[in-house]
Amino acid sequence: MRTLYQPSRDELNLATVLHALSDEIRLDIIKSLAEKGEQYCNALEIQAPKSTLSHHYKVLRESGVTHTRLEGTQRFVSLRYDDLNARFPGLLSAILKELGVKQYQS
Amino acid sequence: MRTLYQPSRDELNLATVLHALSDEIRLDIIKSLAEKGEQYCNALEIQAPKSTLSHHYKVLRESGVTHTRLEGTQRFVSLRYDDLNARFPGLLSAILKELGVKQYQS
DNA sequence: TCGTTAGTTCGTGAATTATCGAACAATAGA
DNA sequence: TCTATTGTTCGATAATTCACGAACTAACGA
Repeated sequence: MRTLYQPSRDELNLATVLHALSDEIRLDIIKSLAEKGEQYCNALEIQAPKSTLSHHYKVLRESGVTHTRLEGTQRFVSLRYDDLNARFPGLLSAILKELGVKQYQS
Repeated sequence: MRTLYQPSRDELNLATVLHALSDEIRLDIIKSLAEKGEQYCNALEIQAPKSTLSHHYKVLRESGVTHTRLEGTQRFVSLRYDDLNARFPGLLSAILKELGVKQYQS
């Protein structure tokens, strides 16, 4: 894929974001990203086939929960913490707290 | 139905709750409940066939987002504000804010 | 007891989502 | 240029979810 669709801050939709976050695997990804900061996909060590992971990364990216940056053969993924916090104040913090994330790593 | 399944506070699961909240119709219901307080189903005036609404009420109830109380032929539905706030502090407030709810009505 | 009201359940079809192997594309390095 | 690495896309299947008419259940009031 050449261009990655990523919605702007204004385009973030609550139902879409909540849906993206309503899956255990995707919550695992979010937790890792919050704890480790920006990572390339493989570094997250989520236990699942890569095509399955790719699907979940896509759902997260297209909902606007994560940002993906291309660098070489890798895709660096990060939480759109500021955008989410601006658009839905308190939402992400509440979720990270439940996931047991002590300190958000930018 | 004789007994309504409603999870206890401890049983609330983040992914399940987020999924229940990731639908526009159900967000409408939540908004109405937050603004008007406990209501019987019909009073919410959500535009959809009753069997469809019944489905959405069930999803909300079984996820633990709402509580249902039987009284005569009516089912009074309310937001489990305290339980949600205890289990996932800040989550519901963030969502109600995005829905444009000024003042939560208990 | 007979309507009426309120809401569930059933059954079915449509739509969406999830899973994952296999083939593919792009880049980096030897 | 060959190869290894990273991750996407395709395609097929399974599972879940949604939608909604029709039939049903329970309680209330006349």
